Amino acid sequence: MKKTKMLKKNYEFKNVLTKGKYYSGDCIEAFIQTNKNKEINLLGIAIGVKIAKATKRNKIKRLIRENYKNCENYTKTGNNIVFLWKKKVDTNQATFENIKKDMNKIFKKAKLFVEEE
RNA sequence: AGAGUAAAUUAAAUAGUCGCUGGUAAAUUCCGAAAGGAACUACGAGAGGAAAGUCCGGGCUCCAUAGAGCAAAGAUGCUAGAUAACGUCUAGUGAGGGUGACCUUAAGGAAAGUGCAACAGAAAAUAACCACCUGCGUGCAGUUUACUCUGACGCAGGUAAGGGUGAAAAGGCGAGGUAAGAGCUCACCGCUGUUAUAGUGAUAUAACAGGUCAGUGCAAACCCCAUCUGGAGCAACACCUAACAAAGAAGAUUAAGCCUGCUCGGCGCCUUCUUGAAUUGCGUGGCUUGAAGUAUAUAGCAAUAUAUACUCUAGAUAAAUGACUAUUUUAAAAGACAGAACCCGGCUUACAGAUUUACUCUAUAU
RNA sequence: GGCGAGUUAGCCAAGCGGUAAGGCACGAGUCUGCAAAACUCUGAUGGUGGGUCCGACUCCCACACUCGCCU
Repeated sequence: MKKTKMLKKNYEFKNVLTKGKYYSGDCIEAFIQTNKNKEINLLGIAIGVKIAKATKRNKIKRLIRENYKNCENYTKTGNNIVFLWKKKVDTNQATFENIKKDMNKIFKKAKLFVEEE
């Protein structure tokens, strides 16, 4: 397994959030932008301070990252992806299965799944 | 059985599969001149009682190796002890609350000085406005045998009993006493002081004395007294690397500067100050062995201290602990508060469920 | 992570141990044929909870929220 590389700098996040395309599920939102390096996907997770306290924010991050690992082998490369949590949704709904459904929705809309025969 | 008080513990466990962080070890592959770096494999490790708030105190780093005195600013404030230190803790004292177990308590000084006490009220602090009483006076009023009596007014004196207030009214209440009154005198209660006894001490108990007990309250108003405090903080600080633009002023032994002011003392000498410009990096160190933890013994009421033995127990940087399956515990459901960021000792705040120990009250039975 | 400042009516905002000034806006009334302007009136748990005090927006403590700074 390769490491999943992360977005780190503030300006990178701003680029993706302003110029990327917007997709939404029930709990999760995503911004996706094409990247110059075609072999790598860069992942970023940003959850606002006002949504919940630190433990819940950490748990949501972990769940999103775990789901992304499961999907990573079937996705196309060469994109920057930033996931956000919707403000109006309660943090108690952040379970593994809810996030799995949303991530499948988003990747189908964005047509990021590799078409397998 | 019900209701309650105090203290302490725990914060689900086990196995398997996939995945993450850093550590150790050997071999292989790739990059590189080398040092080394990356990938892969194995081993063992990997969030809390509050990690939180940042409210106090220390270590550590820089400012001089952080020194002396005065001032300013700030903190604490019953007693004794513990501690590296503390505004913390332990054991007591006083005051207040509770039937009780027990709980709460920033609790020095108002006789060093200044200030404040709105409204109401006679008066809010050197008491005396109304009032009560006595004496004298009046070409005053009424009255009488009579300056005889009463009243009014004026002057001189005595007193603090009474006066719809107010948070607070000049020790309380009763008796005697008096022209009227008053701790003026007395009994009881309170208050103050001295002595004795007990205690390391705060203080307690008892006896005696005190009526100038007529300087009321507020110090969480300024303040006084006692004790204490140099400043900034790991984004400190040191190093590597990238980028940029300089201009003005001052000083060089009559000495700039050294992070509150002044004085002394010290360091130190070609730089210092102001404005402007630049401010890059999956950078490196600081970064975890420490007033450390566990167990036992001894001293102490306790906080805690000492000795011996054993152990090494997170160090990330968009930030590591997750997901799935099975079993057990439970009546049922893995659920509360919550995520280390240099490290310790405390305080405060949030918190579902469960367990243990000691004790109190009420009711019933023996 | 560390350091610091603040919270008063819908908005802006003063003051201070003793009945919380004022302006804009909202509402009601006067005026007008109807409006505007003008005039009059109305509205406050002082972020929340405790303590000191006779009395707290003010003084002290704790908590909540908002904002700023660090090379």
